[in-house]
Amino acid sequence: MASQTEENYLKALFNLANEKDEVNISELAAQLQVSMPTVNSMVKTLQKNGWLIYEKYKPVTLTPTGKRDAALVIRKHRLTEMFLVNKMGFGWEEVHEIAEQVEHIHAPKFFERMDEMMGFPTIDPHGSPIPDKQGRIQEVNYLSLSDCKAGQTVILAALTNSSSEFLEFLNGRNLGLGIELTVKSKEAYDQSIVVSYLNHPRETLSEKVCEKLLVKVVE
Amino acid sequence: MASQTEENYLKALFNLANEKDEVNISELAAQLQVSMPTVNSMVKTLQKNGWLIYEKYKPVTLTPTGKRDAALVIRKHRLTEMFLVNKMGFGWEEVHEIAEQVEHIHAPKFFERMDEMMGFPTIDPHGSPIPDKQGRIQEVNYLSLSDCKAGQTVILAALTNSSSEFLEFLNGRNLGLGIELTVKSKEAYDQSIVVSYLNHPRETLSEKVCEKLLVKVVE
DNA sequence: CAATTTAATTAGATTATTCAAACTTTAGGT
DNA sequence: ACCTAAAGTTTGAATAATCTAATTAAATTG
Repeated sequence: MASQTEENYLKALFNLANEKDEVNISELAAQLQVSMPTVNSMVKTLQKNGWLIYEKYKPVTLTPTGKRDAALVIRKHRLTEMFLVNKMGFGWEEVHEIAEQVEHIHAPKFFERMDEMMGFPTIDPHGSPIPDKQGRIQEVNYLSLSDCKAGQTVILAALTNSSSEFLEFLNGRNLGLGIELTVKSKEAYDQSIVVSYLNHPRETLSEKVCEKLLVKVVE
Repeated sequence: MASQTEENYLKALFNLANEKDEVNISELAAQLQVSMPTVNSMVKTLQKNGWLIYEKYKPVTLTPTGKRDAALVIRKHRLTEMFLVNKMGFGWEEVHEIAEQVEHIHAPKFFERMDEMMGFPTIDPHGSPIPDKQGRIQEVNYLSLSDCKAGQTVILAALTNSSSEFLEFLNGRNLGLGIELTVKSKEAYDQSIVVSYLNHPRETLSEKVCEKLLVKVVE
């Protein structure tokens, strides 16, 4: 069974492995805020336990077992975040810290019960998918708001970044998942977008913000 | 801030320190299932951090800070057990294991919220008192069922032991906290007691069981 | 009180996780 | 092809938590 540290490495690996499936030692070190030698030695341990493939001077790759176990940690994290928001009344900006700790609890019944109480949710409070009990993750392809054109109407479905500062920014403008936004105009100069929603007839969002907002186009 | 290991030592110390307030190294080792040398070295660390008083070859004593911090860990444990039973539908026999892990989470808001959701309970699912936010514990003096006399009517208020085997035993006889029991007779030979309650007109409880049942005499 | 049993301590190691410093490889340029 | 800069590795060490074996102090008991 994975230690807390190992679970954190698996999670980081999973989150860093996009397209190419490969992760550099330095990327991992940066993500986990530890030195490269630390990662180097831990990576050897993770390989010994069958979670990843590693060759000297090469980036590392998770094995199928590694991917599954990583997804199961992410499952615990996201179920916890959803539980904290839906069943315990926390704001979406304050759940990450708590979930970072709760995700390391080894008690399947605990998470099963959360899942059941919430009616088996498929996304967490930030719109990220919750892997299933087998560690399978159903990927959904959203569009970034920064790729939308004037006139389009979209629904805010997920965020690519959920730092509490960003969440506070959204809270301050009453922006939450599920909200319908209409793109009023897009500024060619700085790529900022003016949207209208609820009782906000004109809100300007910078490119930096728009990039992080994932939306679904309304038919 | 206490590590998980340190929190476990504090908790064990608190639970072992009755009457005399003193705890032997060997008792601690037995309780925590580690060797005496391990306890010996950890005790030095705990002293260095101000949680206890230690002198070579003497039993150890918690400092006021140690007592408070121990009580705060026990608070997290008991609030969690109560939450699991009352808000998540677990049986009282299955919550200890989970609470042993959840108690180490460092997130005051998480436990405050549990507390609030349950209406600030003062006892856990086994009748043990929940220390307050300052680590103060209000002790209640119950009577053991083994000290009751024939004819007395009492209410089952708490348990001195909550091993899952014992809890299963009680479940099997529909015995739970709050149940009113009438002592029908007491066998002088083996100290066993015959009680009646709910739809159980005659249930014989051994001395071993009676000792662990704490009751309140009905006026 | 001396002998023995029990409790506690010290010494020396081990495993997990981490680091800084020094060294080596790989990857880009020129 | 050669040279540097970046990335990665090795070495050696530190800390936390644990152990076994050996030793010593304290308690018990005839």
